[in-house]
Amino acid sequence: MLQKREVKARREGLPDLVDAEDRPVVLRFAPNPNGPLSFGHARGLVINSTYRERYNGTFILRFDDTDTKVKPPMLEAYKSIEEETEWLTGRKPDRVVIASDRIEEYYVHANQMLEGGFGYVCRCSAEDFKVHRVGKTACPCRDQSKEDNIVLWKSMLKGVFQPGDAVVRVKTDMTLKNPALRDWPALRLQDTKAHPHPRPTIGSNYVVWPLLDFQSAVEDHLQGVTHIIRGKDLMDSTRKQKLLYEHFGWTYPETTYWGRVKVHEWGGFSTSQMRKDVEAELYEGWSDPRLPTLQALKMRGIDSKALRSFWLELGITQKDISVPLATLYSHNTKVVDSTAPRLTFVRNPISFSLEGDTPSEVSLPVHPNDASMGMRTWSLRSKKILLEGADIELMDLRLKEFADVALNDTVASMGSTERKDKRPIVHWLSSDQSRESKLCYTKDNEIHHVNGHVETHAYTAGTIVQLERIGYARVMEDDTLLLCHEELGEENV
RNA sequence: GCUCGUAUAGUGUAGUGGCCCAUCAUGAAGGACUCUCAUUCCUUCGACCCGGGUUCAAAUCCCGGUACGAGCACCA
Repeated sequence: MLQKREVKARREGLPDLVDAEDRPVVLRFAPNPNGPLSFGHARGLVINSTYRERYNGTFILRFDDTDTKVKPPMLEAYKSIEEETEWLTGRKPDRVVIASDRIEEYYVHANQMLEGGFGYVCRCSAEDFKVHRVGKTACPCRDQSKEDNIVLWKSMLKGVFQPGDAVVRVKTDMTLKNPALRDWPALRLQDTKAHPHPRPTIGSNYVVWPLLDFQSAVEDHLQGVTHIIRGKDLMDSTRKQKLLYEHFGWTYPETTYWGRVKVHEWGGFSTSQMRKDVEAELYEGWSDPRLPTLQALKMRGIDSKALRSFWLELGITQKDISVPLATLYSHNTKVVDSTAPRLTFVRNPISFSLEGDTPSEVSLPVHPNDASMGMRTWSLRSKKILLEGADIELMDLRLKEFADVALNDTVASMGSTERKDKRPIVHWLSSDQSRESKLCYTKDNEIHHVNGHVETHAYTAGTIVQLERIGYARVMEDDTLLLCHEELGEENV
């Protein structure tokens, strides 16, 4: 009774993997390096690498770079994907596999398939074959002898055929209920003279290339992958691959799927489209804060821990979901707040002269809840202070951590340094201790900025600070600030 | 068209026949604390797609419907 109650308690984290206790667990994440990783890729990285940690297994990063024309790989992406993987998962993958390095291996298996009589070289056009697939009929090539298939295969390798003239198919069953599974294509020809592979060691070396379903299936077996967790758009892929595994007499990995995710603010996004836009210079590179790439999120000050807990919270349901960025931001706030030093930024600053009995300096805590982060000390020698344009309509203010003032024209008369009434508290700057700066933020897919003064500081690029009364921001390479959670209301701009 | 899959509060999510007039988070509203519109804490709001069936008992199993999504590429 008591035990059953425990079973039904809310499950924390991901569900256990099926059949994972008595054998080493091998997982993989296999992106196409046709661009840097984006928000959606993070799911595969987070889920798979989290299971690696739980089962002390092996995590493989595999580059599925077998298409040189439709979604051609991007040379720089190999390196950036490895970096992004390490950033997000906290360590290097246990193994890195590049499909384009393993073409010969795939040829060996293609050859076995033809020798074994469960594959054939099909010379039908795509359109002609479609008729057979829909009509559940065998195409003329299906019944060729093994010998004929081997001869044709060798011709394919020699470059006798043009792309589209020949393809290697896996023999399944043309009467299968699911049309997607009927004699599916395993390898095809690519014109790598016109579309060379971007990796110099590969270039135009091969004309015969495996398709995803074949390459991935063979490679999963060769790498000893035990569990595949991937999007449900690949469900039919699994079914195709299982048919191939049966031919080879292999055991297919345990497979789990997740549904499609959209972000309210972004809608859908594809790497190919982003690549076009970046190359057309619609964006300032792949880390442009408007893009949903991991680089951009990092640039926006989203911590990798926040991204991890975000994806773990969504879990691996097969539901198609749409989440607001606010959810990600709330995770990020939890991660970032306790270590973000407080900093003052005054937007549209208006200068006032302090009058009255002013001290020569004032000290403020770096973090209100963590005294160990120390104090920041501002000189008040010039007696010039800056207040935010939006605040000065209020005549009686309290300068945060300092003193009451009454505003009159360009003069701020000192009042009590003790807090005596409920007058509004505003952030402010001593002009001795500030410099001009810019606060950038994204809104409606545009980058906006507000001019202002920032408290002088020595934080290096990449530091996440909290601008008091504004929000979290990242110190940028050019010394401006970028708002992390993009929620500046109209009235503040 | 064929095939496959999913359906729990605004958004996500837990729940695999009794513990469920349903979990947790987020969101919204209110409040406490606070020399930040931050953080933290408290309160409140709000859901099992519809219709049948099986069963003593259904969010949970079965059937049908509906909605949404995916695959049927010589893309990944």
